[in-house]
Amino acid sequence: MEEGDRVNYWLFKSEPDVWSWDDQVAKGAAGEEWDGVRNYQARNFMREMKVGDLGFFYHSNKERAIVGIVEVSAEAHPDSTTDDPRWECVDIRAVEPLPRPVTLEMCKAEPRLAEMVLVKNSRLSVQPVRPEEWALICRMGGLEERRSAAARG
DNA sequence: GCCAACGTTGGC
DNA sequence: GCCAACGTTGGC
Repeated sequence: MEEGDRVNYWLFKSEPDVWSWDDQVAKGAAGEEWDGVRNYQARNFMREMKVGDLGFFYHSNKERAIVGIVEVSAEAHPDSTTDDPRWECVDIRAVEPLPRPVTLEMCKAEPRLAEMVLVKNSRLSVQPVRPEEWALICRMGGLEERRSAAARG
């Protein structure tokens, strides 16, 4: 990745009963389509993603926690689960789990995360994460801030 | 299991 | 193009 070609950060929500972190890990380095999104805002964010962008993997519903880090492995392409040409998705692959999951409760209790989309708009399933939010949550989860494999060179 | 928040649909 | 009705998501 070229100097100045900034890595962007995202968050992907999933109901663990439907598609869990373990399911994602099982797909290995090839990754898997983040399909099934039927929301324009979420789709538009996926269209902005580039290979090497990083994301948090969030378990919604019962668990309500960020559990791992993923990397975009393919840019937006038609969603194979529908013939409707409006819907596109990226592919993502698991990078590593968070040593300590960061719960929604922890995010809500942290003033520096008050503006986070996860905190402010609970309905959006694919969302951007600010670099400072990314770094903070990585630390809260017991990780040094991650850079993409491409950015490390 | 309830319901608030939000997005989408469709009648006008 | 407005907005009421409806469906869905996801926190609680």
